[in-house]
Amino acid sequence: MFVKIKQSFDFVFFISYVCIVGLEIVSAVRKEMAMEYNAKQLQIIYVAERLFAMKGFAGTSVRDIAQEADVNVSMISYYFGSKEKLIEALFELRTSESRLRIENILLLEDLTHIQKVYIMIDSVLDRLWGNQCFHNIMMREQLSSERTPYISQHILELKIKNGELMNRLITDGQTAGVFRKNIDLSLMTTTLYGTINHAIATQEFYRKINKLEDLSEEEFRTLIKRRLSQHLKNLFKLTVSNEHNNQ
Amino acid sequence: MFVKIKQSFDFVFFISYVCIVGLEIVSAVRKEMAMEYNAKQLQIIYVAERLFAMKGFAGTSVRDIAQEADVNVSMISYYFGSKEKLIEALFELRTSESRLRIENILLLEDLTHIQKVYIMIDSVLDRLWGNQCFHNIMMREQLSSERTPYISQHILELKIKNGELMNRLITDGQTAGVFRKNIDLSLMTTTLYGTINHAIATQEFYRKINKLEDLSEEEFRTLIKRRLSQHLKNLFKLTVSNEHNNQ
DNA sequence: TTGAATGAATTAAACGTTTGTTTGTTAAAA
DNA sequence: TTTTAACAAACAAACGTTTAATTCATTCAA
Repeated sequence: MFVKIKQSFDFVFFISYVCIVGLEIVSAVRKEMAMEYNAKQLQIIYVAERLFAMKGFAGTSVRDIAQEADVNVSMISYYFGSKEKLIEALFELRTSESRLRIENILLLEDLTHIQKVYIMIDSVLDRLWGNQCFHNIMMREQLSSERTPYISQHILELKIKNGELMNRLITDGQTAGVFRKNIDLSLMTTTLYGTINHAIATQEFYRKINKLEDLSEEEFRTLIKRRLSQHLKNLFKLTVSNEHNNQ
Repeated sequence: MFVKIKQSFDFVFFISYVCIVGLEIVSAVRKEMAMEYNAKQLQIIYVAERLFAMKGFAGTSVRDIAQEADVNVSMISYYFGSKEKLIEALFELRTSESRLRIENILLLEDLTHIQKVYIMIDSVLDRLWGNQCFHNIMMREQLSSERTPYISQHILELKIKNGELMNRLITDGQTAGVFRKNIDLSLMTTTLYGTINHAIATQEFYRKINKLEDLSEEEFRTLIKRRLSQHLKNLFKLTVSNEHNNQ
């Protein structure tokens, strides 16, 4: 069983790196891959994700997970081998989901360069905002220096992948003459991800300070997401656009 | 011993909230407070800070701390009462250090509004960059929802305090007519802290991607700090300044 | 349609460590 | 003498993991 899962993932990995594949293949692979986990396994993974995000990896015991997922403690070792392998499975699942979603933006036509950047911003925002638990875990793991080489590798992959897209979008605009030349791409990426991550981490504070407590959870989420989107687009437009001069 | 420390902190707290005090009083209080901890206690606190930043609170055992600090395990309970109280002592120490540093910026004269904002940016940058370990821990604790009400309280205080300063700086510029009216202050703060925090968390990646591996640790730190400062000042200038119109 | 056989799923209990903390004791300082 | 600092040892609880037994579902010959 385990061997099969690993093989399947290496297969996905291989495809995503060697060639560009159409979306139909992507979703097919994803579906096939997700099918490797039965309902109980996915239940364990999702519960673990929520608890890891809340209390950290070391702060969450396998008994906590088992209790919340309503399974016996030994099932975690039985299904995943170990607690460490469980979080690795979580990373495999989540990163493979978004591994290829990025490519599409570059293929879009009939859009200005700044519009493509806007779409990228919303894409990143949707992804982080829709997977808050997982990205909490990712942030934590980024802070833990070199604890888990396996997971660090996944994070590094994602960063490079996202960085490449950003790079393409900006340099395209630069060669077209509508974007400024001297842009620190890395720092723009840092601002994009840093702002969203920090907004997620401090959203309750934002809610309190802006007196939005009477909004429902859903209303608040859409409100802050819209404001964040506008804020980031504004930041990027002002920074990369060639219209205004900024030393 | 503990009671005395607590009293001292409540005293600091009281002063900082009720009235504005001169710098001489501040440093005097800080010195008195720091003196409450002997060399061995401080050694434990600093080692704990480094390890908590590296491996997280739950991921660090008291034996790890004791070994690195070269003291007996039982000394931690002896001096601080518990592991939980140890991290609380760390938060008391670090937050009280920077609790009153903020006020000074508002008192500065002969500076334009944007210059004051620049000084604030550098001030925040210096503080976060100079206490990376501590702010790693703070970021982690921000992610842990409601685990430690005592520490959450400290973080909340800092956020409010910093938010108030930012608020004052911007509204001063707005009434003077040099800053735009419709600024989402919270999101600007989010971008400021988010960018710096994310830059700290991913600095090794920045180093690798920008091919700066041959720089020494010190050279790299000053370089990225200077770039960050410039980047953030640029962001703020473009965003708050009234010169350019941005919908 | 039966019924033993096979293998996977599930369980309670136990495993050996590691955890944070306490104890009792000794050495030094006040 | 009394207090404080430091230590090794021991403590119970919690940890991740394994074991062994049991239930469940599926298969396949009778």
